[in-house]
Amino acid sequence: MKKVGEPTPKTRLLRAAAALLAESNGEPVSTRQITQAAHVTAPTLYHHFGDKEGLFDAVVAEGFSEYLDAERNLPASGRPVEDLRMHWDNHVQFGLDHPHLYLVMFGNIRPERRPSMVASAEAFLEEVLVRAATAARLVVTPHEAARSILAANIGVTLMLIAEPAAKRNLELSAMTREAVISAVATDSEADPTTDTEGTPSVVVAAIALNAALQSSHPDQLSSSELKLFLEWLQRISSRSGS
Amino acid sequence: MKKVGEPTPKTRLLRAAAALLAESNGEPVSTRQITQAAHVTAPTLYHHFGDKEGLFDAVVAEGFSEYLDAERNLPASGRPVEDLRMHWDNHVQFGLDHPHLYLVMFGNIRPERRPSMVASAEAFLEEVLVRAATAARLVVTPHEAARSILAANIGVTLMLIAEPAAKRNLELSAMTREAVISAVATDSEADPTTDTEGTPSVVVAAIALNAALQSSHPDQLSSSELKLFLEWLQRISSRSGS
DNA sequence: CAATTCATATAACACCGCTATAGGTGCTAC
DNA sequence: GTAGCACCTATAGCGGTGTTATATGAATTG
Repeated sequence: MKKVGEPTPKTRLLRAAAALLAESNGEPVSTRQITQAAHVTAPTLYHHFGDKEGLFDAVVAEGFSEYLDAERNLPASGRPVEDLRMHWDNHVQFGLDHPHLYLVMFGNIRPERRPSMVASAEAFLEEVLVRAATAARLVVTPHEAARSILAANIGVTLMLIAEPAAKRNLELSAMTREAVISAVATDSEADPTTDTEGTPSVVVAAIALNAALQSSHPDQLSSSELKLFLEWLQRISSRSGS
Repeated sequence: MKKVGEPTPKTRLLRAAAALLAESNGEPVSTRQITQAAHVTAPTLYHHFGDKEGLFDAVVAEGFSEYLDAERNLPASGRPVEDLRMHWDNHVQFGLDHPHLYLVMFGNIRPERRPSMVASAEAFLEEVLVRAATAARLVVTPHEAARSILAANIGVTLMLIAEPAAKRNLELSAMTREAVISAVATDSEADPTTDTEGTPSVVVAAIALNAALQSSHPDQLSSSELKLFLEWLQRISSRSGS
């Protein structure tokens, strides 16, 4: 009756569910939509997955293992702190690539039925941090550090997902990343005043001076001089704009 | 037929919805439960709120305004950075006090239909940060700082909600809070650089920028511009002559 | 007192997740 | 070959959900 070249109904269900979840903009996806898209009737869904939640758990598990595989295959550079940055960015990117999947994974957490993958992500992050710890770069226990970083990472990703793609400002991610990492690990590799990729201290100092000048205008410069001075200051402060 | 001492059906619906949402452990609450608990039939719900989502929006808005009121009524100590800490902790506490409400507010965010209260929270945080900025404690723009802090704050709160109340470790909150705040504002307690009236440390900021420029020359200014810029900076730094 | 507007109720629709039951399929055993 | 036997799928339907067309009552207004 049916062509046998097609994949098994189980995988068809999985793919249909994943596709519909990705397309349908956050609105719930019905089992009838899924079964219809998979050319299958309801009982086969419940035979294979027992539950609607079971199906979505499977979808999420698949997407999550894809994410974890990508994480594990990232090249482990010699510098653990640099690895930390890389994994942070990878996490954010995964969230932006699969927003609805991500929301199911990390957004809809219910207290008692906590998704196991969050724990997995935490464990993996902890691995990376253990490496940082053995390199004597860590300032707190890897467990605490992992939780703190992951919490901030999730928060940033959720916030980025929540706003329209056009207005997304990845600066938020980089900034928070540097904040959390620097509080947890000493990035003693480079001199802080030279170029770390985050926010060089020139920019920091310029912004501070800019803010200071808002409430107190120095009398050492004429108004025309001050105008030009502020303009240059602004230029220095907004290095990120490029 | 009914006692009239009771509040109007509209508020009864609101209270019933809020109560059921707080009790029912994350599972969805049906309109029938709500209307039955409010001793009301379905059409009155839709007459007053138009939608189930409209009802929950109202519930959320009420809870949120309660939260915002609490925030605004927090005493504004003289030290803006300390205020920042206080508001962070208050945010976390609100999430732990009303976990399901909080999840509806910040967890289930859908990209297109972003809850307005998130924006409100951001705006309020920005207010606090503007105060910190005028006190020259800020190192980035208040807007960016507010987004970064709020993102981390939400992430931490979600993570704390997601785990059993017994195992909750508020250290995670404090640690991440300090990380994000210290990355965004300088917490100089003694504050020897500001005058009593609040004129911030123009001189110190200028000196800092001057020092930073010694090791890293920005490419936003031409060499001739930079020469003049440094000269002016020098002049500002040596205010003593006035 | 009549008319209009607001607020609530009756009854029903279309859809949802889910399942009791039954019917096919392919396999091994005789 | 065919009987038995797991396995997988389909038919049809149950109870529950969000929602609404329609109607009724209460209150306000002319």
